Amino acid sequence: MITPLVRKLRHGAPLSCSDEQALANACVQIRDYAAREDVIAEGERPRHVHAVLDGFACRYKMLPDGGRQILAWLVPGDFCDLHVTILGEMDHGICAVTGSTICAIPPEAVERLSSASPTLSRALWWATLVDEAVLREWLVGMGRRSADQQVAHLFCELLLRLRAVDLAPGSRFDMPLTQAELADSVGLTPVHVNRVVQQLRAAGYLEWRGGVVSVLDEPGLMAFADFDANYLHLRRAEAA
Amino acid sequence: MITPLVRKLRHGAPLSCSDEQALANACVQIRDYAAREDVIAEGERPRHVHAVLDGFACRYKMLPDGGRQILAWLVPGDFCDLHVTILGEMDHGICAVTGSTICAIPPEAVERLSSASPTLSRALWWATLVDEAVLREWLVGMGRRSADQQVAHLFCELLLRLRAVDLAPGSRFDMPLTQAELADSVGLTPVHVNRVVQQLRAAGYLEWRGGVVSVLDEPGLMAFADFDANYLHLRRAEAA
DNA sequence: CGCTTAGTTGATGTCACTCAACCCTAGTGG
DNA sequence: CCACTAGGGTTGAGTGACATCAACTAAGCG
Repeated sequence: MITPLVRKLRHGAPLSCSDEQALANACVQIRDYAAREDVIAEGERPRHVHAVLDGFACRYKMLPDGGRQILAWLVPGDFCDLHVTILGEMDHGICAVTGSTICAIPPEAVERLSSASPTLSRALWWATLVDEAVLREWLVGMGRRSADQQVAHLFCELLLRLRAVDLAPGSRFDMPLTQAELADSVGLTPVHVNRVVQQLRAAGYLEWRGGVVSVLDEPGLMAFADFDANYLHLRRAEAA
Repeated sequence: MITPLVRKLRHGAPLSCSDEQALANACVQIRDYAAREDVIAEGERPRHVHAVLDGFACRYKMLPDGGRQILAWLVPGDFCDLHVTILGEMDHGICAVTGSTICAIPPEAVERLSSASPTLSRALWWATLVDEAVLREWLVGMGRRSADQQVAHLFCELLLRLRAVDLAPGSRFDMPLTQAELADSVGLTPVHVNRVVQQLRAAGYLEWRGGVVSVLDEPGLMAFADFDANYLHLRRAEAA
């Protein structure tokens, strides 16, 4: 059940069997969330650390005018709030975008895992540092890339991140997000996202039908988006 | 000399005298950088951890068309690359924007400090998590705020961050950045930044002359920018 | 069958970009 | 002392990318 978590963390450090076992034991509670249900609200001090096992969730902030900015997509294997205990209250919310199953880990357990295994500790910190790197790349996109490049870049990122947890066989992956949700993450309007997606389709880069994206021309899409996978820091860690 | 560092970290955790001493001892090397000199280049694996003691530096990424996106302003007290050892090579560069003095700490020393003092460890991680929170807030700005709000927001942020290290007495602070550099950080053109700044001046929110910013109407500026200081997580940690 | 949600399309508006000129100040060198 | 230069800031006119508003289609579902 927690396989995506393990699959992801293996990119960060070469986990031993006992590491993986310990991690599995720490997931005390696994729960399903409905689409659009909040996992953690802004301002909250969550009792548990959460990780996505299935479905898509997002970090987001609301604006006074009712607008929403999505700050990150959380796909299976991603942690929601690994280090809340250090910062105190959440400065943003986490929302299950689609129906999702999410597991909870007591913060003390995380603490115990980290101090017991240096590799596991390293893997966990690796995950949060990669989150930060992704945030930086998004900032580049919003600041300096055109709308079509930015959307293309996001598709590239999702492809690689999902592939990292074996969820994108043959460059196809489930895409449960609506265009409006996509828009909230790239800072565009749904209407404009729609036009951009049509361009990408017309250029032969990808198909997107019935909740499934097929990337037809991966090198082309990446070149167009100016995508450099380095920021995902995904080279698989070799065994210890 | 390393006082800004200590001042900043005190917001993250209640450092003891010995913590502060240990930190001071770890700063083996202090060096001045010229304006526009790179501290660390993208792709590099730095030998040391760096922290800004004086001047302004920035994280940045270059784009194929020669454009630049600034990802963060590093002011006195900020670390440049605390955890490079975990991620491997830098996925962005660090550049001294003004003449700056920057200290270097061997990664092993950071390791030693962290394992020796839980509070210091906590303070260091607090600093990197705040960096991430700032990044999120910038993303909100680029995605959903108007140009004038976004620039106003940045002034608010600089004010509070500099105040946190006692560098903004009476709501005035040194502003050594050019409008072009500001533009690279908010994703606008220099020309447009200029017009926006003039608006902020005309509205009576601030003055900016001769490299010094004076915030005249702090509550007004913050309201206009939709600024909520929470994301800086700056409540001063009480003594242990 | 009507209702809802997501996607699509067109017409129009506007914010920020581009290009270009000009100003001001500080620094430099004759 | 003054001409010259260079960097940063300021201003204006024209353009374009993306937003806004509004209508329409298609698919799912009671």
